[in-house]
Amino acid sequence: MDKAYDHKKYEDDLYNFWEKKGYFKPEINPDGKPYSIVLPPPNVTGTLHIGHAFEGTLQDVAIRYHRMKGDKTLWLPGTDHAAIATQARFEKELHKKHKKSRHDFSREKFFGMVNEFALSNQDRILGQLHKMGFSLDWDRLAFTLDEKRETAVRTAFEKMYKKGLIYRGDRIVNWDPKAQTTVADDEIEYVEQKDPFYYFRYGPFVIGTVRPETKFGDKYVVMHPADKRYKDYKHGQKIELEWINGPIEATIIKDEAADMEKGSGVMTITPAHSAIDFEIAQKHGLDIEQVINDRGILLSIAGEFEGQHIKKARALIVEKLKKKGLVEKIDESYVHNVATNYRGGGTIEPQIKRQWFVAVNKEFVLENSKISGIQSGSEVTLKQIMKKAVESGDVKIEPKRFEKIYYHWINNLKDWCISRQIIYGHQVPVWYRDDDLYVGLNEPDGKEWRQDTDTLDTWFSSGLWTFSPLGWPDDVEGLKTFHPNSIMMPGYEILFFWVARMILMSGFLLGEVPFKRVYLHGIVRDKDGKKFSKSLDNGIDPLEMVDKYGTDALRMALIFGAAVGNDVVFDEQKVKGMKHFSNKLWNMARFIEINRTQGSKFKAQSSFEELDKIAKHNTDKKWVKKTARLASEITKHLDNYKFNLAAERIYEFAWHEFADVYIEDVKTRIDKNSFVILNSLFIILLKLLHPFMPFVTEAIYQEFRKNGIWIEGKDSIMIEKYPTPKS
RNA sequence: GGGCGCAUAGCUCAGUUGGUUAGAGCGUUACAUUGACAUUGUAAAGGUCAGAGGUUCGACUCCUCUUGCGCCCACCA
Repeated sequence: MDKAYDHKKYEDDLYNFWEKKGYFKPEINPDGKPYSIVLPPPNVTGTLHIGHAFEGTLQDVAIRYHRMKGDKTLWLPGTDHAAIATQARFEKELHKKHKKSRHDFSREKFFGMVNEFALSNQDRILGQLHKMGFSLDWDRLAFTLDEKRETAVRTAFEKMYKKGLIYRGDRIVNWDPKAQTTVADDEIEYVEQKDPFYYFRYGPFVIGTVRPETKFGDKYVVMHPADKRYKDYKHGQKIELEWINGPIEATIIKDEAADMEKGSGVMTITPAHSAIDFEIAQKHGLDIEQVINDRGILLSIAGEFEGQHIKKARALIVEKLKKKGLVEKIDESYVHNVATNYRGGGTIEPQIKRQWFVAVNKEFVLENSKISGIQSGSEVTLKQIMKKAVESGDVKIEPKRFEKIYYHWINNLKDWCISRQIIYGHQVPVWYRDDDLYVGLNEPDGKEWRQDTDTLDTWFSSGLWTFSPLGWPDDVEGLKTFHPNSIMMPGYEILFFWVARMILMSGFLLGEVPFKRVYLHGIVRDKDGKKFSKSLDNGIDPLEMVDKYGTDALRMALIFGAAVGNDVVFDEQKVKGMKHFSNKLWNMARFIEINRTQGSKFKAQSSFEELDKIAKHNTDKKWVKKTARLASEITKHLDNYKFNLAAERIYEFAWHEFADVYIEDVKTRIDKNSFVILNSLFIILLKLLHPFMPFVTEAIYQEFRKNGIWIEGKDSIMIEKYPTPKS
């Protein structure tokens, strides 16, 4: 063996060896208890950052542990098409390199181009997953937008439509004029912004606004029914007043939605461009008039301002109102939150649009339910399914505090807008011909059917992710074995987007939960506690760390000190320290190799009981017991998903107990018997460590085999049996 | 406005049912060593476990309040 451990010499070869042997496949433990995880699919166009490395490592530790326990273990790889994000990135490049936009191409052509772009990026991601040593079953690689997933998506859509859970409606939605698409409520990010706040005279009232450009359509003035200041005004009363483009007739509306504490307690409403105003308008059956179009241009209702962009028009409108003496005052230091698209950053302009929705509060009959507390054939809503799945304990969320957050979210959930006006994604499987509408898997027979041009929210296909890669709806065998998944390990920031949607989809389509457990991990931050992001340019390429210190060192450093659900601070020093640990293990192995003449050829024992019998020295016996105790501690931690505690304990033991004390002790008195014990215990230690540090443990294992130190046993440590105190 | 979390050694953090001198990594200091170890080993310094009160025989751990950070949700006419 070389003097020091050189990770570059081993890692790639060992990974290829494992893969070729088929050791990542569940079939190596055909009779084991099923254990399954699906990889949260990374965005195809991105690169793996340190957070992915962390997330993947947690899963690989669980997977390798269960595989060694003898479970029929499946870890399913895949990537996500990330509709909006991918198309936006492509369009940016298209514009930069070729000065072209999506409108220069046919739909088919454009889709093909984006897809090609996406898939060309995919290789890089997959290469990174290999480098991290992740034991994924590559033969099952899936993509959220491949043919099989398309079938799954269309099947899901059709089933929901037939149950009346998917409907089309004209509703106020979050419109991103920049990306020209709808954005879901939870895809909105509020950004603090300072804007002038205007107080205008509106007849006898004073109203406040930051958005004068929306005010053309305001012909209703709303006040609280209990507001004494306005007790002389009656609901439905009409008043004449002078407004931007001349005299108008306004109607008084009394509604609790008006806050008496705020400003004058009176507001006008713009139903077409505000969600709350829209609700008020619907409640009272008021007229709804569009003022601003898709692109942020004022419509004819704006009179002389028609055709202007809202950004430019604002100042001009205020100027005109000033001249008319309708401006009461302007507060220049008003700070408020502006809704923006979290992917792309466009400012949201609420609009009324015809969109597809998933009804979360509509009752339907769930024929086949395996969810505790929901009877087959009973009437439920999707919301109830999502709630019950967690309440019943069928899905356990860890850390537990996130369950509260989950319930709170569910309780406030509104119908889910699933249609997007972009091209890249799953096209809505609905076809129209005159007044006919057809929903199904394929275009219906006959001529002149036109498919809906919208695509589905990327989370619609992600919601199917626990079972669509297993072959649903065509192949049920895989489902039987591996669904529900044993555990899901996403970051906590994705709880609503994804975890909740998977519970919804699985509950409705399969009548069961998607997974038994959710382990929410934290965000990896840099030394200053900042999130890694492209804009801050503080990103760390995992491959750089791997190259410098080795995959094992990176994996170990990420897990060390990372308690469930807590954020992790990434520190390169920690990785360096773990590289030293790899080297320490290597040198422990070298010590054994150098002393092998003492033991010549022998079969190392993996049974603690057997070792206890063989051991002659009391000190050796003591270390057999200590190691057995360690094994029971480690397995306990792993079973409870306390990976950090397991990693910390094993590190401490290997270095500061086994090496510093035991090896130092045995060094002076080594004989044939002690050698056998020492070597056997060391190999047990390697097995305990393997899920965390797969490469160095395997490298040593292979060196031992090659040098005749370890005669029997399997040809890879990764399929050896995980040490348990009883065996 | 509603909710949640965090506060432990210079830095980054562990500490799961309340029980003897509170731990690790990195960093700092001293000494040793070419040894299986691009070092490693031995040892040291460093903490009224944010503050105040309470429960208890006993609190870093449970309860209440205060302070300082961070996050989520809602909403801003």
